[in-house]
Amino acid sequence: MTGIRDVARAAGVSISTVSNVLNGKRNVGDETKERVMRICEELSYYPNMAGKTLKKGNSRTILFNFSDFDRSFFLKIINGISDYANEHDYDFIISTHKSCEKYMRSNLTAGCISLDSRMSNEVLLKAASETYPIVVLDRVLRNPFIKPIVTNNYDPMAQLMQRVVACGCRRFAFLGGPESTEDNKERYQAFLDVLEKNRISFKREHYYAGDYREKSGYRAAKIILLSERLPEALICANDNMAIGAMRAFQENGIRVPEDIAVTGFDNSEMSGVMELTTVEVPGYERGYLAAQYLVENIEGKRNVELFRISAQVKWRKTVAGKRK
Amino acid sequence: MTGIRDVARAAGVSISTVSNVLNGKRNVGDETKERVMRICEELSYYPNMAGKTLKKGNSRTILFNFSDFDRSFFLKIINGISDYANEHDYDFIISTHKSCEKYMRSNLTAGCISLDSRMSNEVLLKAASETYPIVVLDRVLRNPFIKPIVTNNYDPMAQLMQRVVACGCRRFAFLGGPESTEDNKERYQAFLDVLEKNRISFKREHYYAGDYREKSGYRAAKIILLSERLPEALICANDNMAIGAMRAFQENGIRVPEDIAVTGFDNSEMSGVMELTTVEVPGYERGYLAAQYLVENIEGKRNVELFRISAQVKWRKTVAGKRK
DNA sequence: TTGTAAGCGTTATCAA
DNA sequence: TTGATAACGCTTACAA
Repeated sequence: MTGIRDVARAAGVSISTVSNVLNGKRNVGDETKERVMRICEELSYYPNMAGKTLKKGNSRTILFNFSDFDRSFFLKIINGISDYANEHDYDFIISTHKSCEKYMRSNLTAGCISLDSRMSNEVLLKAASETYPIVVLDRVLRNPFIKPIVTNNYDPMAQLMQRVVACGCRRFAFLGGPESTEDNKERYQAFLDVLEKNRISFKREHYYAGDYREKSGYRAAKIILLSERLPEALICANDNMAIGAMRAFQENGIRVPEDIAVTGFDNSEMSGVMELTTVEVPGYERGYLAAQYLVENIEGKRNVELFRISAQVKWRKTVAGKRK
Repeated sequence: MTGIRDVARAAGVSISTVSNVLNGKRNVGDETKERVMRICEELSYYPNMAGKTLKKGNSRTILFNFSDFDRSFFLKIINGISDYANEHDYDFIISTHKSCEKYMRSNLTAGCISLDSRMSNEVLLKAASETYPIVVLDRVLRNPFIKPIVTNNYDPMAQLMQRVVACGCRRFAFLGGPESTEDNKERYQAFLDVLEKNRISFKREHYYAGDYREKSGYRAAKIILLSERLPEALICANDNMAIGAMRAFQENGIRVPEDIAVTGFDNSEMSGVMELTTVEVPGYERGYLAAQYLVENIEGKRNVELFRISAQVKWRKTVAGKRK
């Protein structure tokens, strides 16, 4: 690998001059500058990041951490972060779980955005510091150097539920996600609260546990199909599960929404195709915003207040207008 | 940031001893080892990658490069790479376009897998070397240090076409992707060849140009709908466009497959839901395989022969069994 | 078993 | 306008 000394030698100057040219310092003669540039090109020299980072003690690189490969909104988030980073002259790398800590704890990256349920609070708390801000998505974690950005799950879920109730549904089932996650809890709580407000009773036996994957929705629906009497509405904590459930219903000749109403959460690509009533959590914007806050924190504009992103109900066709 | 010297000082040993402990060298006393470990824990010391990489001149890190955020099979590929890397004790990072070259040209990464149409051949050729192997996906690039892995588009598309012909279709339209891409060319060629073999004529005016996005399929279908006589089958170069087209047909009361057969390519998540006949390109496996070849090349087992992944026809419901 | 010291590729300070 | 040199955090001969 050709290094700065090779360039210096070929150009007949010292390495500090080469460094100065490359970093746009103005204390170098035009003629020299040009020669050095030409040599760099000729030798196809590329500065070594490790050396640079080591010396400077920091870098303009954002790290994004995730590890769920089943949910396509991650690509949208990545897209948002990537755009913001590009616009603001930051580099951007992504790490899946395992390697992540290494990149947080060296100064190869200047800050991290994490949306990874497999990442422990402990690791995040340890990594965050005065010189290493972190933005966490969909997780509430209070620390002077960590900014949480969470989706407001409660309000849109309550709106959605209220309207399903207004459509005449009285017998509900709920299909939940991983019980430990904040977003699942909020969505379920909104569900319960709206029922209570409308004096509709709900027995815990009509809560079905899933894991946000389509299969778990499919399985839950199969179980629901065994009931003597189908619920009038199945409220799901995310789209994947709702779609799995719809597939099971379809296979068994149960019509949606005529026989049962179904709702999801996420506004995934597929939810559009399936005309599933759901809640839209803006992906690209979320990524962009996270990057923006991270960079501001990196650059000293400290702001770690909890930020709530609002989500919108997407009313589509899996809930019938007016029921008998 | 606490460094190796801090640990050394606290433990009352030299930095080389700390280094030896951390790297599992056996030339260090049990008592010392234990003390050092404890101190590392206490100070929550984490080795600095920049220093390490700089000194060692290499790293066990795989780089993946992509920049298309619309196609969800990327997550599957990432999943495959991630798993292989984990299993073989490699770190794994992802870079979108811009930053990529920096990571290729420092020794922060030991090799790269690229699936990015925006990445130029030139950059790849420059980065590849004896000590930096590259695996390119869906691009044919011959170089002693670059292994191309391409999908065999031709054979499965020919199979699919043959069967559509066998179903009785005679009037075809083709909806193509970006004309410059190899995969689009191959898919189209297979289409043409099967028609010719079956002595079915095809006029270029029934080729519609798209860009692999759903919208372009929707638009093309709108144009097709203006024809006096609908084609019997619309063969699309990928699923996204096929789905866009189906949506347009649906909106206009055209039934699939009764009024027109439609096929795609990719076996995207949505194609399953829409029961679209398509070709499955295995995503996870492709990523896993790419990582495997990359690591083997990194570890000196040079192999840069072109590798063809075979894809499978997924026969579903958007082509009717036997036509009038 | 442990410590000393050189050096990886940069940048920054200071002197020329 | 340029160059010599120390330092960044680490690994690795080699010496003790």
